[in-house]
Amino acid sequence: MAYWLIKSEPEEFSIDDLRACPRGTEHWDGVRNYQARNYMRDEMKKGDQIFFYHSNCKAPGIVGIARVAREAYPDHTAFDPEDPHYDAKSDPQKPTWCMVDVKFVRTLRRNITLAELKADPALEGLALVRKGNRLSVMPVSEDHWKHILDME
DNA sequence: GCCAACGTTGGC
DNA sequence: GCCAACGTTGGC
Repeated sequence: MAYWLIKSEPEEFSIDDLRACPRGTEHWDGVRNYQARNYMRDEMKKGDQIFFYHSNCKAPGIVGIARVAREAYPDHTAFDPEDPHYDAKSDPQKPTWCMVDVKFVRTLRRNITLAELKADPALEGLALVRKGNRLSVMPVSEDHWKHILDME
């Protein structure tokens, strides 16, 4: 089993929004970064666990846990000119972008903030705290996963 | 709102 | 294939 972290702006789609979805499940569309796509397409497996991270907000941090409910399939929002993530270059016959389904597992008892994650020497190397990191989908090692749960 | 860091685009 | 310009991300 692999572990992941996905970012979302709570103003756009929060952990509570995910919980409120039917069966707590939603497709993770709109990823338009190749490295993030490759993680989803090539490595995310059903059942993998995911930290749900709130970005671009007052207290950025890890707020919940989800898991992969469906492995990668084409992101249809790339074909919709009305969609903010429309990509004219993505051919429906050979889609550029994909998405997975994620399912709500639980909220953390508290927000484990980015400031805390950065301050903890045990989390050195965690992709999230690397300088200039802008990936919206990234792997988390098992050691880091367990350590973060201990912090909770 | 500012701006550093980064990815993408496109001219050459 | 280089690299400057530009757009986006996201913390602060």
